[in-house]
Amino acid sequence: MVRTRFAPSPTGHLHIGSARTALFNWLFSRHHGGDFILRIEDTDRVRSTEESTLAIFEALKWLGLDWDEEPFYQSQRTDIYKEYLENLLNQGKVYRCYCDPDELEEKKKLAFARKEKPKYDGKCRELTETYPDKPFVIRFKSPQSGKTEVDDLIKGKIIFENSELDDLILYRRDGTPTYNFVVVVDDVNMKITHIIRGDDHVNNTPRQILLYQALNAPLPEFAHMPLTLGKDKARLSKRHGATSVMAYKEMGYLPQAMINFLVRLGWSYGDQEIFSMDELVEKFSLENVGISAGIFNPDKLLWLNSHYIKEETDESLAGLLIPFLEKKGVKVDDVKFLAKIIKGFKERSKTLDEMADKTLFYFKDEIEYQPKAAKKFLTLEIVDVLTEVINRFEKAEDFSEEGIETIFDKITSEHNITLGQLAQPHRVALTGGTASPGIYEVIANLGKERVIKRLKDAIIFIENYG
RNA sequence: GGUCCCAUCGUCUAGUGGCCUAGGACAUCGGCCUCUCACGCCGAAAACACGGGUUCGACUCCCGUUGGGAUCACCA
Repeated sequence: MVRTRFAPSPTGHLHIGSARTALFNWLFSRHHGGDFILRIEDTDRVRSTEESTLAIFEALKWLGLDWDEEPFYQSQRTDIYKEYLENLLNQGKVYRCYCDPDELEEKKKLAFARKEKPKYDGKCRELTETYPDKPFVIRFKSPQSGKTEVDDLIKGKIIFENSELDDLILYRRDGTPTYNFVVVVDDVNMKITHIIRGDDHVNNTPRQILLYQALNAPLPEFAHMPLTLGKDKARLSKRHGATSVMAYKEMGYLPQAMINFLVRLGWSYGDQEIFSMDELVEKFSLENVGISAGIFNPDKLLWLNSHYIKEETDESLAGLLIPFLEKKGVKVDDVKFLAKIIKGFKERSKTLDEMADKTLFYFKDEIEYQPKAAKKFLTLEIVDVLTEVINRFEKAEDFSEEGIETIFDKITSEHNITLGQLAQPHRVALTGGTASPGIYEVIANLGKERVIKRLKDAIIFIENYG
């Protein structure tokens, strides 16, 4: 039974890179019909917040990554860690270290200055006496010779010299356990079979393997995925723009687009670009994960988003669009109408936010003309035509797109003008600008009453300013 | 600096020794379509970091150089 886990520390929003790690774990588990466990690594009590925990849940749900069992919280598992520590204590595999942290810090700096690797010197390693009144940390008695091999599912075999590793601290002087210890204990205790995580953990892996061995626990499989970098090839961070998954939701991205983008960053399946979630579960494998780091490419995400917007139904898009419209001051009370007008914007919008902006003219009482557009198309010469259109519209019984087209056809031939010459002034009068969905569609959706009012408003505008 | 990892178009990538005159996608640039803007379609430009080997034959294997990244906490 495959069991993977996603173990974020709740110190902020869900980062794009973390989401990708979660996705790969989730896909691997689901592909193998296994479990996907969520573990909140909140041992850093000052930086961890419940708000962040909730934000992480929300982001995972938005992405469609569901987890099995209740989430685990490391802060509630101190007894378990103690138990495992006892085990090590009894075996004599750990020891108390009374070294002064400031002194250690000094030594480290010195080592760096001498261009040597800063390593704990093992001063307390063979200490036999104990000092009950002195503060201490608990260190792992790491083997000083030999090699530790990591058989990485993505990177292949990586060999470390044990002499490179120092005696890492398992418990701090305040009596709380450290990361490398709790991770191993939890992964053992939760029977995690595959540890899929970021590249930045490879150097932790030999120490963790040594801990597994000390605990006499079976070793899981390791798979280290390449990191996501920013445009300047540095680790993706805020300076590269939004890094929070939910920020993308707020900018009008669809979760399918995010998933599809994230998975293709490092994973491929021949030349295929578009994958549904079901397809991913079916096709995902670690063998097809690349080994080199990838750069976050916002343009590709945007393209994927426009693709999924086109795939979405008008009705569901309408539902998704409402919050974006409300943010812009539009109260939507007719969702049917919204779904109807959306048709014209699906192929014109790359995000929901952009779509909301474009639909705005439908909801306005007064149209504000873009100065350039008004100057070019709302001119004195067009007033006669506009007036005639109003007359025809008033008498029109068929106000469907076809009916409107018939009227426009008549006018263009009678006045010997092109459709462009007729449509553009209408577009400006009706929408305020020169770009919109098809003019018949806009007129039909707006309805006779609003169209006539806007055309009349335009004539008044021309007479005053034209 | 030590250790570890990585290296195909600007970017994501296909490529697992001959199928490569290196394929696809995004972005870019042209054209077509057209009531505008888009969409769509067609086309162009664009890469195997470098140097040695191994081999009848290297993008593919090995070594080195260069470049990039990660990590070296009583953070996770």
